Amino acid sequence: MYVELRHLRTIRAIHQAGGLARAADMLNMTQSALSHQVAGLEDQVGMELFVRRSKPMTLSAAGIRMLRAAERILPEITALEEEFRALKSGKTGRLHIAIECHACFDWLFPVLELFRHAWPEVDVDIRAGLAFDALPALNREEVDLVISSDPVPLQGITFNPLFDYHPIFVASAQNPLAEKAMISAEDFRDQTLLHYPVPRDKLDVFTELLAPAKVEPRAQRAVELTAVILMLVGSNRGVAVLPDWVLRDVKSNADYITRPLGPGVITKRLYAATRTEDAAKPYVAHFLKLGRSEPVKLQRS
Amino acid sequence: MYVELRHLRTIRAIHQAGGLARAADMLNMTQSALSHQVAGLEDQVGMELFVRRSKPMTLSAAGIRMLRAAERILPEITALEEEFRALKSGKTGRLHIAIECHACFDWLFPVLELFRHAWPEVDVDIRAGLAFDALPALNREEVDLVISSDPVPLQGITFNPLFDYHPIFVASAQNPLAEKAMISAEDFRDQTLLHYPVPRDKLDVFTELLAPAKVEPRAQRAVELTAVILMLVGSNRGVAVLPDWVLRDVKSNADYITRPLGPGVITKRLYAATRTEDAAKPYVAHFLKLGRSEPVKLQRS
DNA sequence: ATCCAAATGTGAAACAAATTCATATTATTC
DNA sequence: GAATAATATGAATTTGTTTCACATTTGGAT
Repeated sequence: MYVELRHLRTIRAIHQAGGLARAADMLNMTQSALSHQVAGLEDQVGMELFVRRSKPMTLSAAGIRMLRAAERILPEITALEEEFRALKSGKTGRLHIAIECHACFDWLFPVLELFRHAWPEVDVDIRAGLAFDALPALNREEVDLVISSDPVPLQGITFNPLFDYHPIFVASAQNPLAEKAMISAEDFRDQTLLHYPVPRDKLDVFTELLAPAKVEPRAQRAVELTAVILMLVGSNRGVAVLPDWVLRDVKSNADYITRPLGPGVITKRLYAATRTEDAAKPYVAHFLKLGRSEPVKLQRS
Repeated sequence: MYVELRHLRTIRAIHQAGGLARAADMLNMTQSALSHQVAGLEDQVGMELFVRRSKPMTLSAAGIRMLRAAERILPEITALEEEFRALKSGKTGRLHIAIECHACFDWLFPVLELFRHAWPEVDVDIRAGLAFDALPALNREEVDLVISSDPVPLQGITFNPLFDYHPIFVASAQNPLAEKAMISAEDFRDQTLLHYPVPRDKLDVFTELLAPAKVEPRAQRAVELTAVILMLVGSNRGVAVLPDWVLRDVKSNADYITRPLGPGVITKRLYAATRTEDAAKPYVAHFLKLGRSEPVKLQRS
């Protein structure tokens, strides 16, 4: 047996129209076509769906059962079509975000909070799991946006700049380095460096400072959460380098000192990588706009 | 946009099979056919449902939405098909019963109670509304079985005999007619006759006794419920003629007397009229069997 | 009854759509 | 960078729908 939606629409139309001829009008086809179709369906089902002893024809017991099914199923199809109309018009969509940068939670949450209210129909999610190779996932459309600080020229991927930040040194006020106005690579030799549990080439301290100077810190420790890193720094169990926006609270705290890295000023830029086609979508564009303006406000406050 | 079930099945199959080629196998068609179909669907929907940058192809965000819809809708179709398989095998069906005879509630309820347990999948109902022309409704398939005591030869309708009964006279023990061993038409001349609110030709007293004898009772009163008729009879506000099975409780009650009608013994037969094709259906056959045996047990008890 | 009008059914032809075949193109893997 | 696996494409074919023209059936009116 092979029921098709066409059949359900027919059953419903004949019931509503109260007859085959009117139903044919309703469905924009000839009465004959409908007659053939009904005959075909009844043949498939192996039983009569309509009573022909009366004219106009009416549903039989079996036909009424199929009508019930049609009345359950057809609205779902309508809903599906509605959903796709919305998808196409750009009012709805998906924005699954992967972050390569741990500290980004800090500004991403407030941004998403704003976004969520503006685009309630867009399915938002943060995927922390695939922090490593997020860009391929972007290509496979497993994810729609990747927050990253090192753009790679890649076919079909656009790196939309968000904002600049400075990696800042943070240590306990008890730490001898508190004496220095600026921290250089050499200063790390006898420090314990706290950092996020990601490969070195994703950590600003290494890529921007230690690797070029070929300096190794005395010890390292990988810590998952920003709050825990700050706690450990506070009790002088290590030092860290974090983006400036993370340290806004700490700057006014006497337990901590923050210092620029040197000799040169290190400036990094954060990007939101998207598929090139997606960047034009209204909700993606809006997210990018929020991602450019909101974190800057946070940095200042 | 015109989504068809075929499309939903395809989306689901490609997802399950993890690729177009395997899905084609699963659906018993060539890989090429599926490729064309997907292309057609994407054209209809106006957006890409799959990611081709990776091989095997996988669902895009929009494709995942359609998959969700498919997973809602396709089971409903399966359920519909399952329901019709059951309908065809005769395990399920509809048995809407019309009764021309008011007093039939008395034995019909116990019978339906038994039936309901034996055929839980059959949709049972009693339609009291169209007591008048129930036979045309049978033909129009508005109803599937009519309980009637006068068979009419009718195209496509079979009258299946159920059981015989005798219309019995019932009156108050206070009524003068209590003296008589048998009641004849003449005895009604100075009585108030209580009967159901239906046309005369559906009432045994008239068709079998009073009409042939051209006798009119002194007064008549139409009463809906059997229990009310018996109450009125008990308080000697009238007399009635009811089928024997209704009077089984009253026979042992000193307030009432029951008497045969005369001069000849009046025997009537109850029938269950069905569409000829339906009589062979297993559940209808079972109902008829119950309708032949159970009321007889009731009459005896 | 008998006829009329309305409603539905039927068969052949026209039309539209889906499927296949053969082959090209495009990813992925080693 | 072959070799392989997966998908795409175009023309031909097959399958399924729709139309047209007319037959049949039913319900109601005379």
